[in-house]
Amino acid sequence: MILHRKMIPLVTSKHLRETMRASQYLITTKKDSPADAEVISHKLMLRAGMIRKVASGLYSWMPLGLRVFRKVESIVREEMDRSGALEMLMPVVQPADLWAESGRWGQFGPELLRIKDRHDREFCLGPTHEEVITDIIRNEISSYKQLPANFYQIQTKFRDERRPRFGVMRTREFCMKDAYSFHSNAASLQETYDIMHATYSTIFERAGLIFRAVLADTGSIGGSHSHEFHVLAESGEDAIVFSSEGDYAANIEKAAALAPEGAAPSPQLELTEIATPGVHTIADLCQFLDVEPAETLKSLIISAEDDSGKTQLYGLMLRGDHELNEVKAQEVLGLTSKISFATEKQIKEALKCSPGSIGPTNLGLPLVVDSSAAVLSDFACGANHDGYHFTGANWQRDTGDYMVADIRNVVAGDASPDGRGILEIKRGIEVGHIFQLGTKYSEAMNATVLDENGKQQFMSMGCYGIGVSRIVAAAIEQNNDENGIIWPESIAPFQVAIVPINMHKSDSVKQTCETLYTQLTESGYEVLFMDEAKARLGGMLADVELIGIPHRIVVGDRGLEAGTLEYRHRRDSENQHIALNDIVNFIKEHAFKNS
RNA sequence: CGGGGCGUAGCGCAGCCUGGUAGCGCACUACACUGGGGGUGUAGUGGUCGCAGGUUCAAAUCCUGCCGUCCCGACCA
Repeated sequence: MILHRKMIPLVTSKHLRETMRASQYLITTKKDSPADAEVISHKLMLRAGMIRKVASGLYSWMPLGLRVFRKVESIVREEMDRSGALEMLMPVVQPADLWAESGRWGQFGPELLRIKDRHDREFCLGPTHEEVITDIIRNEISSYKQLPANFYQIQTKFRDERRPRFGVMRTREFCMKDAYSFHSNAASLQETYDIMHATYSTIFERAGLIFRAVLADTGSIGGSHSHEFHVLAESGEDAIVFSSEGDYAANIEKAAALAPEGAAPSPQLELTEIATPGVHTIADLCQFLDVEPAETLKSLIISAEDDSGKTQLYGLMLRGDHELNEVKAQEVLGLTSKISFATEKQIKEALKCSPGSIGPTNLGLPLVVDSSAAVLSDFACGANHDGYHFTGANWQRDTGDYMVADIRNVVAGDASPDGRGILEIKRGIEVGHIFQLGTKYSEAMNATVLDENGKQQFMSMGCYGIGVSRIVAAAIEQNNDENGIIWPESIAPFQVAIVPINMHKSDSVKQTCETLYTQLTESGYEVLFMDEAKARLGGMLADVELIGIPHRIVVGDRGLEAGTLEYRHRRDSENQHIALNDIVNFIKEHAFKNS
């Protein structure tokens, strides 16, 4: 790009680009969506010309898309400011030393993009900013009197995702609002946490999203108490769980499965080994024995590093119809490192049999039994002997010592942990996450203040994230039809579109449009004027609908002869005829004004 | 990282099996007609067929390796 070296002598308004005229804008809509787009928001964002891919997980925001992005950003900024948080801006590139201090340089894994500068010093691209902010605050704040304090930024993050997907929904480079609060006591942290909870709710409401706050696992960020904010959508990557009667809502990672009441019935059958050639899965076994999955036992072998860094295998036992919850299992086993399924090779070496024939009898590994599986009796399971299974297996009589715990994912229909109704499962897109970190980072990085008694104490911390770019995609997932996007008014790139018919032939159409454009613009609306002289009606309407502009005014000679214009909301299927003199007031009554 | 698919014009695709001329639709340019829901016609622009080797007189096509990319599984705003 060449910068103009000469001063431009005089710029009159006539020469300024009128950026809301289609003829001066860049509208790059497409009929076909690129073959690699899978979810609706990705397809529509590409078709509407909002974003363009640069590489996997890296997107450019085109002028149209950026307008929406900025709207979301403004809502987030306004509400954060209103909450009392202070905006600042930290660097994307962060020194390795800080990450070494918190211990995360080693923990974070390949998601952290590590780079070296010309002096061979190590840095990373910031995936989050706990280290940087804690470093700043430990130097800047030294008294409890300066607390609580909450700082935020809206900034580009980089996470080298193993699998970027769904367009702007899961990218490697993305925009996040991240906030970090500091406190001298737990009550103060809880107070700010509650304020952030309320602030987030306001933000997502203002953005026109249907969302739910749910209990969440804290993951690699660490900390204790945590909520996620999910936009409800079929394409969501997370399963979220609701109580049918009460307020309980949680991510499935976190949702507790209540232990069944009572103990396992006494054994009735003898333990019998039977040949089960070709039976490897629960489905195979059920068909072979003609039993239900809930009468069988699913045996999983997982592999994890213990505290000394040694790889250890564990046997996890679930009812045949249940699925392992890895977060719970990791917690139950008291492991700090992530667990993974043992490979076929590991299993064969340790157990001398294949994954399809494992069972709890004489397994020789630490055993955790899910509480639903622990009340089974006379069940079918693998015999730890290739090609054989047991029937009539029973706990204690046929197994060694084991631990009983909740290690499964809840399923729809389970009793709600709050005792009110049953659980339902829906899909959600995580757009926000708030955590109470406690003193995890302040202890690691020695961030202290003096308290009332002049004693040093570690600050408590909270952190609060919102995926700004992800909100744009989530809004589309929730608001679209076969013709394209239907923007919530508060984040629409333009509120109103003016579509002329045969403007190049009709002075009255042209004049009416120009006047209307000026009036609406001066009234504070963002108006997209489809002013290209020879554009065809069909194409313009298709574009306006694809782009998702909420209010559309069509101006044609036919209407003008009767003194009317045609108005249609993006969600309507019929036109309304509005008198020419009333149209500005009509828009004022019906359209959202951005400023 | 494991499993699978795909790389041919800006986008969507055909051609590959059976080696020999690179093709279609959309978009784009020009002109004409048309003009109330992606119109019609004529004439055009645009591709080292992902990259590198190999086989062959000859490779988009066959072989090998690499790269990119997407989807499905384990992570996260």
